[in-house]
Amino acid sequence: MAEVTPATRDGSASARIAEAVRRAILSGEHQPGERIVQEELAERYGGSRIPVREALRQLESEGLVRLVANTGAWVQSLTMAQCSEVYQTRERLEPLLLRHSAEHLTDEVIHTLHGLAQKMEASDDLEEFLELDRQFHFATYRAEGTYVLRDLVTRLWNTTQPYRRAYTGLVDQEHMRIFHDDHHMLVSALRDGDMKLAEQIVAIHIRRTRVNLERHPEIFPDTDPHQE
Amino acid sequence: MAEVTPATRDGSASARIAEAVRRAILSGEHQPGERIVQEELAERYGGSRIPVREALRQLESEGLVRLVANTGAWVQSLTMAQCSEVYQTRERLEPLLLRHSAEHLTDEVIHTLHGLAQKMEASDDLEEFLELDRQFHFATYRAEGTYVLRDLVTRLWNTTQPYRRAYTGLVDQEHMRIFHDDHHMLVSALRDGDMKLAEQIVAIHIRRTRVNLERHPEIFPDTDPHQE
DNA sequence: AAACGCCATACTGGATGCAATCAGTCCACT
DNA sequence: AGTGGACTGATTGCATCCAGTATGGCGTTT
Repeated sequence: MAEVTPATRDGSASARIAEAVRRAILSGEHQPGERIVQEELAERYGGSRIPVREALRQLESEGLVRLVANTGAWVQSLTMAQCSEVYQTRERLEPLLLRHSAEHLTDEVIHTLHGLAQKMEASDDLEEFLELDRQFHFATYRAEGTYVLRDLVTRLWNTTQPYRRAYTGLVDQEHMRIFHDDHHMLVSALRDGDMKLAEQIVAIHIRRTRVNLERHPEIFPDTDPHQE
Repeated sequence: MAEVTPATRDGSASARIAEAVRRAILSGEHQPGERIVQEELAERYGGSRIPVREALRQLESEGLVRLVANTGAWVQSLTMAQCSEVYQTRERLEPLLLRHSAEHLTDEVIHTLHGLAQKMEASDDLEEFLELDRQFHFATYRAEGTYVLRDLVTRLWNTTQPYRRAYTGLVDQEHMRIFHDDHHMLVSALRDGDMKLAEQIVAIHIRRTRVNLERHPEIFPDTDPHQE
Protein backbone atom coordinates (compact mmCIF):
# COMPACT_ATOMS: atom_id res chain seq x y z
CA MET A 1 0.00 0.00 0.00
CA ALA A 2 1.28 3.43 -0.80
CA GLU A 3 0.99 6.87 0.71
CA VAL A 4 -0.47 5.72 3.93
CA THR A 5 1.79 7.43 6.41
CA PRO A 6 1.22 11.12 6.95
CA ALA A 7 4.49 12.23 8.47
CA THR A 8 6.58 10.13 10.75
CA ARG A 9 10.29 10.43 10.76
CA ASP A 10 11.14 8.26 13.68
CA GLY A 11 11.38 4.54 13.40
CA SER A 12 10.72 3.69 16.98
CA ALA A 13 8.26 1.14 18.29
CA SER A 14 5.43 3.56 18.82
CA ALA A 15 5.77 4.80 15.27
CA ARG A 16 5.93 1.24 13.95
CA ILE A 17 2.82 0.28 15.84
CA ALA A 18 0.96 3.38 14.69
CA GLU A 19 1.87 2.52 11.13
CA ALA A 20 0.80 -1.09 11.52
CA VAL A 21 -2.53 -0.28 13.12
CA ARG A 22 -3.15 2.38 10.51
CA ARG A 23 -2.61 -0.14 7.76
CA ALA A 24 -4.78 -2.68 9.52
CA ILE A 25 -7.63 -0.18 9.64
CA LEU A 26 -7.15 0.94 6.07
CA SER A 27 -6.96 -2.60 4.78
CA GLY A 28 -10.27 -3.36 6.38
CA GLU A 29 -8.80 -5.79 8.84
CA HIS A 30 -10.25 -3.66 11.61
CA GLN A 31 -13.78 -2.45 10.92
CA PRO A 32 -15.22 0.87 12.05
CA GLY A 33 -16.76 0.57 15.48
CA GLU A 34 -14.53 -2.32 16.39
CA ARG A 35 -13.03 -2.28 19.84
CA ILE A 36 -9.27 -1.92 20.17
CA VAL A 37 -7.64 -3.42 23.25
CA GLN A 38 -4.21 -2.07 24.12
CA GLU A 39 -2.80 -5.31 25.40
CA GLU A 40 -3.78 -7.21 22.30
CA LEU A 41 -1.92 -4.78 20.12
CA ALA A 42 1.04 -4.84 22.48
CA GLU A 43 1.27 -8.59 22.28
CA ARG A 44 0.66 -8.68 18.56
CA TYR A 45 3.38 -6.22 17.71
CA GLY A 46 5.74 -7.31 20.42
CA GLY A 47 5.94 -4.51 22.92
CA SER A 48 4.43 -3.14 26.04
CA ARG A 49 1.32 -1.01 26.24
CA ILE A 50 3.26 2.24 26.40
CA PRO A 51 4.14 2.55 22.73
CA VAL A 52 0.69 1.22 21.89
CA ARG A 53 -0.90 4.03 23.80
CA GLU A 54 1.25 6.62 22.10
CA ALA A 55 0.35 5.12 18.75
CA LEU A 56 -3.34 5.27 19.60
CA ARG A 57 -3.04 8.92 20.60
CA GLN A 58 -1.54 9.68 17.25
CA LEU A 59 -4.17 7.73 15.35
CA GLU A 60 -6.83 9.55 17.31
CA SER A 61 -5.44 12.84 16.11
CA GLU A 62 -5.51 11.47 12.58
CA GLY A 63 -9.15 10.61 12.97
CA LEU A 64 -8.75 6.86 12.62
CA VAL A 65 -9.36 5.94 16.23
CA ARG A 66 -11.65 7.22 18.93
CA LEU A 67 -10.44 7.23 22.52
CA VAL A 68 -12.61 7.49 25.56
CA ALA A 69 -10.87 7.99 28.88
CA ASN A 70 -10.77 4.99 31.18
CA THR A 71 -12.89 3.09 28.76
CA GLY A 72 -11.06 2.21 25.62
CA ALA A 73 -10.43 2.77 21.97
CA TRP A 74 -12.53 2.07 18.91
CA VAL A 75 -11.92 2.26 15.23
CA GLN A 76 -13.50 5.51 14.24
CA SER A 77 -16.82 5.21 12.50
CA LEU A 78 -18.44 8.01 10.59
CA THR A 79 -22.04 8.88 10.03
CA MET A 80 -23.05 9.65 6.50
CA ALA A 81 -23.08 13.36 7.31
CA GLN A 82 -19.54 13.22 8.62
CA CYS A 83 -18.31 11.24 5.66
CA SER A 84 -19.98 13.70 3.35
CA GLU A 85 -18.25 16.48 5.18
CA VAL A 86 -14.88 14.92 4.59
CA TYR A 87 -15.63 14.70 0.91
CA GLN A 88 -16.66 18.34 0.80
CA THR A 89 -13.38 19.20 2.45
CA ARG A 90 -11.49 17.13 -0.08
CA GLU A 91 -13.36 18.85 -2.86
CA ARG A 92 -11.84 22.12 -1.70
CA LEU A 93 -8.35 20.94 -0.89
CA GLU A 94 -7.38 18.49 -3.59
CA PRO A 95 -7.65 20.96 -6.47
CA LEU A 96 -5.35 23.23 -4.50
CA LEU A 97 -2.89 20.42 -3.90
CA LEU A 98 -3.04 19.51 -7.57
CA ARG A 99 -2.20 23.07 -8.49
CA HIS A 100 0.83 23.00 -6.26
CA SER A 101 1.89 19.77 -7.92
CA ALA A 102 1.67 21.09 -11.46
CA GLU A 103 5.36 21.65 -11.95
CA HIS A 104 6.24 18.10 -10.94
CA LEU A 105 3.89 16.42 -13.38
CA THR A 106 6.42 15.45 -15.98
CA ASP A 107 5.71 13.34 -19.05
CA GLU A 108 6.93 10.34 -17.16
CA VAL A 109 4.41 10.92 -14.37
CA ILE A 110 1.64 11.38 -16.90
CA HIS A 111 2.64 8.10 -18.50
CA THR A 112 2.40 6.41 -15.12
CA LEU A 113 -0.99 7.96 -14.53
CA HIS A 114 -2.25 6.69 -17.83
CA GLY A 115 -1.02 3.23 -16.97
CA LEU A 116 -2.71 3.30 -13.59
CA ALA A 117 -6.00 4.46 -15.07
CA GLN A 118 -5.92 1.60 -17.55
CA LYS A 119 -4.92 -0.97 -15.01
CA MET A 120 -7.80 0.18 -12.86
CA GLU A 121 -10.24 -0.40 -15.67
CA ALA A 122 -8.97 -3.92 -16.06
CA SER A 123 -9.04 -4.68 -12.35
CA ASP A 124 -11.76 -6.89 -10.99
CA ASP A 125 -10.44 -7.16 -7.47
CA LEU A 126 -11.88 -4.74 -4.95
CA GLU A 127 -8.76 -4.30 -2.84
CA GLU A 128 -6.57 -3.90 -5.89
CA PHE A 129 -8.98 -1.37 -7.30
CA LEU A 130 -8.96 0.73 -4.15
CA GLU A 131 -5.20 0.62 -4.01
CA LEU A 132 -4.84 1.65 -7.64
CA ASP A 133 -7.30 4.48 -7.18
CA ARG A 134 -5.29 5.76 -4.28
CA GLN A 135 -2.05 5.43 -6.18
CA PHE A 136 -3.53 7.22 -9.15
CA HIS A 137 -4.69 10.26 -7.28
CA PHE A 138 -1.65 10.55 -5.09
CA ALA A 139 0.53 10.24 -8.16
CA THR A 140 -1.01 13.53 -9.22
CA TYR A 141 -0.24 15.04 -5.82
CA ARG A 142 3.48 15.46 -6.13
CA ALA A 143 3.85 18.78 -4.45
CA GLU A 144 6.94 17.81 -2.54
CA GLY A 145 7.32 21.16 -0.93
CA THR A 146 3.95 21.13 0.72
CA TYR A 147 3.90 20.94 4.43
CA VAL A 148 0.32 20.52 5.52
CA LEU A 149 -1.69 20.02 2.42
CA ARG A 150 -0.49 16.60 1.41
CA ASP A 151 -0.71 15.27 4.93
CA LEU A 152 -4.16 16.69 5.31
CA VAL A 153 -5.40 15.09 2.14
CA THR A 154 -3.83 11.79 3.13
CA ARG A 155 -5.66 11.91 6.44
CA LEU A 156 -8.94 12.70 4.78
CA TRP A 157 -8.52 9.76 2.44
CA ASN A 158 -7.66 7.53 5.36
CA THR A 159 -10.63 8.37 7.51
CA THR A 160 -13.07 7.60 4.71
CA GLN A 161 -11.35 4.51 3.39
CA PRO A 162 -13.74 1.95 4.95
CA TYR A 163 -16.74 3.64 3.38
CA ARG A 164 -15.03 3.95 0.01
CA ARG A 165 -14.50 0.22 0.20
CA ALA A 166 -18.10 -0.51 1.10
CA TYR A 167 -19.41 1.81 -1.56
CA THR A 168 -17.14 0.60 -4.34
CA GLY A 169 -18.51 -2.88 -3.91
CA LEU A 170 -21.97 -1.59 -4.78
CA VAL A 171 -21.22 0.55 -7.81
CA ASP A 172 -22.95 -0.43 -11.04
CA GLN A 173 -21.38 -0.51 -14.47
CA GLU A 174 -22.64 2.86 -15.56
CA HIS A 175 -21.24 4.76 -12.61
CA MET A 176 -18.02 2.85 -12.91
CA ARG A 177 -17.78 3.97 -16.52
CA ILE A 178 -18.14 7.59 -15.48
CA PHE A 179 -15.58 7.05 -12.75
CA HIS A 180 -13.00 5.81 -15.22
CA ASP A 181 -13.85 8.56 -17.67
CA ASP A 182 -13.07 11.12 -14.98
CA HIS A 183 -9.64 9.60 -14.59
CA HIS A 184 -8.93 9.62 -18.29
CA MET A 185 -10.15 13.17 -18.61
CA LEU A 186 -7.88 14.16 -15.77
CA VAL A 187 -4.88 12.55 -17.45
CA SER A 188 -5.70 14.35 -20.68
CA ALA A 189 -6.04 17.70 -18.98
CA LEU A 190 -2.72 17.20 -17.22
CA ARG A 191 -1.08 16.11 -20.44
CA ASP A 192 -2.31 19.31 -22.07
CA GLY A 193 -1.05 21.29 -19.13
CA ASP A 194 -4.54 22.66 -18.60
CA MET A 195 -4.37 22.89 -14.84
CA LYS A 196 -7.54 24.86 -14.47
CA LEU A 197 -9.49 22.12 -16.17
CA ALA A 198 -7.66 19.48 -14.18
CA GLU A 199 -8.64 21.16 -10.94
CA GLN A 200 -12.25 21.25 -12.03
CA ILE A 201 -12.20 17.59 -12.96
CA VAL A 202 -10.79 16.60 -9.59
CA ALA A 203 -13.42 18.67 -7.80
CA ILE A 204 -16.22 17.17 -9.87
CA HIS A 205 -14.82 13.69 -9.43
CA ILE A 206 -14.86 14.04 -5.67
CA ARG A 207 -18.27 15.64 -5.66
CA ARG A 208 -19.67 12.90 -7.84
CA THR A 209 -18.37 10.26 -5.49
CA ARG A 210 -19.84 12.08 -2.52
CA VAL A 211 -23.25 12.35 -4.11
CA ASN A 212 -23.17 8.67 -4.98
CA LEU A 213 -22.13 7.80 -1.46
CA GLU A 214 -25.06 9.75 -0.14
CA ARG A 215 -27.33 7.48 -2.13
CA HIS A 216 -26.16 4.54 -0.06
CA PRO A 217 -27.04 5.30 3.53
CA GLU A 218 -27.07 1.59 4.24
CA ILE A 219 -23.29 1.46 4.47
CA PHE A 220 -23.38 3.81 7.43
CA PRO A 221 -24.51 2.14 10.63
CA ASP A 222 -26.98 4.59 12.11
CA THR A 223 -26.62 3.54 15.72
CA ASP A 224 -23.22 3.05 17.17
CA PRO A 225 -23.33 2.02 20.84
CA HIS A 226 -20.42 4.21 21.94
CA GLN A 227 -21.03 7.04 19.51
CA GLU A 228 -21.27 9.81 22.03
CA MET B 1 -8.74 31.94 25.51
CA ALA B 2 -11.48 30.38 23.45
CA GLU B 3 -11.68 27.63 20.92
CA VAL B 4 -8.28 26.27 21.54
CA THR B 5 -9.00 22.62 22.03
CA PRO B 6 -9.74 20.59 18.91
CA ALA B 7 -11.56 17.58 20.30
CA THR B 8 -10.73 15.95 23.56
CA ARG B 9 -13.36 14.33 25.63
CA ASP B 10 -11.27 12.86 28.37
CA GLY B 11 -10.12 14.88 31.30
CA SER B 12 -7.20 12.76 32.33
CA ALA B 13 -3.67 13.91 33.00
CA SER B 14 -2.38 13.45 29.49
CA ALA B 15 -5.27 15.47 28.10
CA ARG B 16 -4.78 18.14 30.71
CA ILE B 17 -1.11 18.44 29.89
CA ALA B 18 -1.78 18.54 26.17
CA GLU B 19 -4.24 21.32 26.74
CA ALA B 20 -1.83 23.25 28.97
CA VAL B 21 1.10 22.94 26.59
CA ARG B 22 -1.11 23.90 23.68
CA ARG B 23 -2.17 27.04 25.47
CA ALA B 24 1.40 27.81 26.43
CA ILE B 25 2.44 27.62 22.80
CA LEU B 26 -0.51 29.65 21.56
CA SER B 27 -0.04 32.31 24.19
CA GLY B 28 3.53 32.77 23.06
CA GLU B 29 4.97 31.49 26.27
CA HIS B 30 6.81 28.88 24.24
CA GLN B 31 8.34 30.24 21.06
CA PRO B 32 8.69 28.29 17.79
CA GLY B 33 11.96 26.41 17.72
CA GLU B 34 12.14 26.24 21.49
CA ARG B 35 13.22 22.96 22.98
CA ILE B 36 10.70 21.04 25.05
CA VAL B 37 12.05 18.75 27.74
CA GLN B 38 9.69 16.04 28.92
CA GLU B 39 10.81 16.07 32.51
CA GLU B 40 10.33 19.82 32.85
CA LEU B 41 6.74 19.53 31.72
CA ALA B 42 6.20 16.53 33.98
CA GLU B 43 7.40 18.45 36.98
CA ARG B 44 5.56 21.62 36.02
CA TYR B 45 2.21 19.94 35.61
CA GLY B 46 2.69 17.43 38.35
CA GLY B 47 2.97 14.03 36.79
CA SER B 48 5.37 11.54 35.35
CA ARG B 49 6.79 11.63 31.86
CA ILE B 50 4.29 9.12 30.48
CA PRO B 51 1.31 11.45 30.13
CA VAL B 52 3.68 14.17 28.93
CA ARG B 53 4.85 11.94 26.13
CA GLU B 54 1.31 11.12 25.11
CA ALA B 55 0.46 14.79 25.14
CA LEU B 56 3.45 15.56 22.95
CA ARG B 57 2.42 12.88 20.47
CA GLN B 58 -0.96 14.44 20.21
CA LEU B 59 0.44 17.93 19.79
CA GLU B 60 2.74 16.61 17.12
CA SER B 61 -0.26 15.35 15.19
CA GLU B 62 -1.82 18.77 15.58
CA GLY B 63 1.26 20.36 14.10
CA LEU B 64 2.24 22.32 17.19
CA VAL B 65 5.23 20.25 18.18
CA ARG B 66 7.95 18.47 16.28
CA LEU B 67 9.30 15.20 17.63
CA VAL B 68 12.56 13.60 16.62
CA ALA B 69 13.16 10.08 17.82
CA ASN B 70 15.64 9.67 20.66
CA THR B 71 16.39 13.34 20.48
CA GLY B 72 13.60 15.49 21.71
CA ALA B 73 10.71 17.78 21.02
CA TRP B 74 10.59 21.33 19.75
CA VAL B 75 7.84 23.84 19.31
CA GLN B 76 7.02 23.63 15.65
CA SER B 77 8.37 26.46 13.55
CA LEU B 78 7.20 27.22 10.06
CA THR B 79 8.98 28.64 7.10
CA MET B 80 7.22 31.39 5.24
CA ALA B 81 6.27 28.95 2.50
CA GLN B 82 4.67 26.59 4.99
CA CYS B 83 2.82 29.37 6.73
CA SER B 84 1.59 30.62 3.39
CA GLU B 85 0.40 27.12 2.59
CA VAL B 86 -1.65 27.01 5.76
CA TYR B 87 -3.27 30.27 4.82
CA GLN B 88 -4.07 28.99 1.34
CA THR B 89 -5.67 25.98 2.95
CA ARG B 90 -7.69 28.19 5.25
CA GLU B 91 -8.78 30.25 2.28
CA ARG B 92 -10.43 27.15 0.88
CA LEU B 93 -11.85 25.70 4.05
CA GLU B 94 -13.20 28.60 6.05
CA PRO B 95 -15.73 29.72 3.46
CA LEU B 96 -17.03 26.16 3.44
CA LEU B 97 -17.23 26.09 7.21
CA LEU B 98 -19.00 29.44 7.18
CA ARG B 99 -21.55 28.07 4.75
CA HIS B 100 -22.25 25.16 7.05
CA SER B 101 -22.71 27.61 9.89
CA ALA B 102 -25.24 29.78 8.09
CA GLU B 103 -28.31 28.42 9.80
CA HIS B 104 -26.89 29.02 13.26
CA LEU B 105 -26.08 32.67 12.70
CA THR B 106 -29.02 34.16 14.51
CA ASP B 107 -29.56 37.84 15.16
CA GLU B 108 -28.08 37.37 18.57
CA VAL B 109 -24.89 35.93 17.13
CA ILE B 110 -24.69 38.77 14.63
CA HIS B 111 -25.03 41.22 17.46
CA THR B 112 -22.16 39.53 19.27
CA LEU B 113 -20.08 39.66 16.12
CA HIS B 114 -20.70 43.35 15.74
CA GLY B 115 -19.67 43.90 19.33
CA LEU B 116 -16.47 41.91 18.86
CA ALA B 117 -15.57 43.82 15.71
CA GLN B 118 -16.00 47.10 17.51
CA LYS B 119 -14.13 46.00 20.58
CA MET B 120 -11.30 44.92 18.34
CA GLU B 121 -11.09 48.35 16.79
CA ALA B 122 -10.81 49.89 20.22
CA SER B 123 -8.21 47.43 21.43
CA ASP B 124 -4.63 48.53 21.73
CA ASP B 125 -3.28 45.42 23.39
CA LEU B 126 -1.73 42.85 21.08
CA GLU B 127 -2.78 39.78 23.01
CA GLU B 128 -6.28 41.04 23.49
CA PHE B 129 -6.48 41.87 19.81
CA LEU B 130 -5.41 38.38 18.78
CA GLU B 131 -7.87 36.81 21.16
CA LEU B 132 -10.73 38.97 19.93
CA ASP B 133 -9.89 38.22 16.33
CA ARG B 134 -10.01 34.56 17.08
CA GLN B 135 -13.26 34.88 18.95
CA PHE B 136 -14.75 36.89 16.14
CA HIS B 137 -14.02 34.41 13.40
CA PHE B 138 -14.90 31.36 15.41
CA ALA B 139 -18.13 33.01 16.43
CA THR B 140 -19.02 32.84 12.75
CA TYR B 141 -18.10 29.16 12.64
CA ARG B 142 -21.01 27.73 14.51
CA ALA B 143 -21.56 24.62 12.44
CA GLU B 144 -22.14 22.41 15.42
CA GLY B 145 -22.76 19.36 13.34
CA THR B 146 -19.40 19.45 11.64
CA TYR B 147 -17.03 16.72 12.46
CA VAL B 148 -13.74 17.47 10.78
CA LEU B 149 -14.04 20.92 9.40
CA ARG B 150 -14.12 22.91 12.58
CA ASP B 151 -11.31 20.92 14.12
CA LEU B 152 -9.27 21.31 11.00
CA VAL B 153 -9.70 25.05 10.93
CA THR B 154 -8.88 25.27 14.62
CA ARG B 155 -5.66 23.41 14.02
CA LEU B 156 -4.72 25.61 11.11
CA TRP B 157 -5.27 28.68 13.22
CA ASN B 158 -3.21 27.16 16.01
CA THR B 159 -0.18 26.29 13.94
CA THR B 160 0.09 29.80 12.56
CA GLN B 161 -0.67 31.65 15.76
CA PRO B 162 2.94 32.66 16.57
CA TYR B 163 3.37 34.24 13.16
CA ARG B 164 0.04 36.01 13.34
CA ARG B 165 1.26 37.49 16.59
CA ALA B 166 4.57 38.59 15.14
CA TYR B 167 2.92 40.03 12.07
CA THR B 168 0.15 41.87 13.88
CA GLY B 169 2.74 43.78 15.83
CA LEU B 170 4.08 45.22 12.58
CA VAL B 171 0.88 46.21 10.84
CA ASP B 172 0.49 49.89 9.96
CA GLN B 173 -2.65 51.96 10.35
CA GLU B 174 -3.77 51.64 6.76
CA HIS B 175 -3.71 47.86 6.69
CA MET B 176 -5.36 47.76 10.05
CA ARG B 177 -8.15 49.92 8.69
CA ILE B 178 -8.70 47.45 5.83
CA PHE B 179 -8.58 44.58 8.30
CA HIS B 180 -11.37 46.07 10.39
CA ASP B 181 -13.36 46.94 7.29
CA ASP B 182 -13.29 43.30 6.26
CA HIS B 183 -14.79 42.38 9.59
CA HIS B 184 -17.55 44.94 9.34
CA MET B 185 -18.31 43.93 5.79
CA LEU B 186 -18.54 40.34 6.91
CA VAL B 187 -20.98 41.22 9.66
CA SER B 188 -23.10 43.17 7.19
CA ALA B 189 -23.16 40.34 4.70
CA LEU B 190 -24.16 37.90 7.41
CA ARG B 191 -26.84 40.28 8.65
CA ASP B 192 -28.24 40.44 5.14
CA GLY B 193 -28.10 36.69 4.89
CA ASP B 194 -25.90 37.01 1.82
CA MET B 195 -23.83 33.92 2.44
CA LYS B 196 -22.19 33.93 -0.94
CA LEU B 197 -20.80 37.38 -0.30
CA ALA B 198 -19.82 36.40 3.22
CA GLU B 199 -17.84 33.48 1.90
CA GLN B 200 -16.05 35.73 -0.54
CA ILE B 201 -15.21 38.22 2.15
CA VAL B 202 -13.74 35.53 4.37
CA ALA B 203 -11.66 34.19 1.51
CA ILE B 204 -10.39 37.62 0.60
CA HIS B 205 -9.72 38.43 4.22
CA ILE B 206 -7.55 35.37 4.60
CA ARG B 207 -5.83 35.93 1.30
CA ARG B 208 -5.11 39.52 2.19
CA THR B 209 -3.52 38.48 5.43
CA ARG B 210 -1.43 35.88 3.66
CA VAL B 211 -0.15 38.36 1.11
CA ASN B 212 0.71 40.80 3.84
CA LEU B 213 2.49 38.08 5.80
CA GLU B 214 4.55 37.28 2.74
CA ARG B 215 5.76 40.85 2.77
CA HIS B 216 7.39 40.23 6.13
CA PRO B 217 9.88 37.43 5.66
CA GLU B 218 11.80 38.72 8.64
CA ILE B 219 9.40 37.09 11.07
CA PHE B 220 10.32 33.66 9.73
CA PRO B 221 13.73 32.51 10.91
CA ASP B 222 15.35 31.13 7.79
CA THR B 223 17.75 28.79 9.52
CA ASP B 224 16.42 26.49 12.16
CA PRO B 225 19.13 24.25 13.61
CA HIS B 226 16.96 21.15 13.91
CA GLN B 227 14.78 21.75 10.90
CA GLU B 228 14.92 18.29 9.37
C1' DA C 1 46.01 24.88 14.88
C1' DA C 2 42.44 22.10 13.14
C1' DA C 3 40.17 17.82 12.79
C1' DC C 4 39.05 13.45 14.33
C1' DG C 5 37.65 10.16 17.79
C1' DC C 6 36.46 8.83 22.44
C1' DC C 7 33.98 9.28 26.67
C1' DA C 8 30.66 11.19 30.09
C1' DT C 9 26.25 13.09 30.70
C1' DA C 10 21.63 13.97 29.88
C1' DC C 11 17.60 12.84 27.85
C1' DT C 12 14.49 9.94 25.47
C1' DG C 13 12.14 5.20 24.68
C1' DG C 14 10.22 1.23 26.68
C1' DA C 15 8.98 -2.50 30.29
C1' DT C 16 6.93 -3.76 34.47
C1' DG C 17 3.83 -3.15 38.28
C1' DC C 18 0.17 -0.96 40.81
C1' DA C 19 -3.98 2.04 41.47
C1' DA C 20 -8.28 3.72 39.46
C1' DT C 21 -12.18 3.33 36.66
C1' DC C 22 -15.71 1.22 33.85
C1' DA C 23 -18.89 -2.65 32.28
C1' DG C 24 -21.45 -6.49 33.02
C1' DT C 25 -23.62 -9.69 36.29
C1' DC C 26 -25.91 -11.20 40.07
C1' DC C 27 -28.85 -10.49 43.89
C1' DA C 28 -32.06 -8.10 46.79
C1' DC C 29 -36.06 -5.45 47.02
C1' DT C 30 -40.35 -3.28 45.55
C1' DA D 1 -41.45 -9.57 36.93
C1' DG D 2 -39.00 -5.33 36.77
C1' DT D 3 -35.86 -2.07 38.75
C1' DG D 4 -32.06 -0.55 41.61
C1' DG D 5 -27.65 -1.36 43.69
C1' DA D 6 -23.43 -3.65 44.95
C1' DC D 7 -19.75 -6.66 43.50
C1' DT D 8 -16.27 -8.70 40.43
C1' DG D 9 -13.52 -9.09 36.36
C1' DA D 10 -11.30 -6.75 32.93
C1' DT D 11 -8.95 -2.86 31.12
C1' DT D 12 -7.21 1.57 31.22
C1' DG D 13 -4.05 5.36 33.38
C1' DC D 14 0.00 6.39 35.59
C1' DA D 15 4.48 6.13 38.27
C1' DT D 16 8.86 4.09 38.86
C1' DC D 17 12.79 1.86 37.02
C1' DC D 18 16.04 0.44 33.41
C1' DA D 19 18.13 0.45 28.72
C1' DG D 20 19.42 2.83 24.50
C1' DT D 21 20.81 6.79 21.98
C1' DA D 22 22.29 11.50 20.88
C1' DT D 23 24.97 15.52 22.28
C1' DG D 24 28.88 18.12 23.92
C1' DG D 25 33.41 18.39 25.78
C1' DC D 26 37.88 16.74 26.19
C1' DG D 27 42.01 14.81 24.69
C1' DT D 28 44.74 13.03 21.10
C1' DT D 29 46.61 13.02 16.63
C1' DT D 30 48.18 14.85 12.22
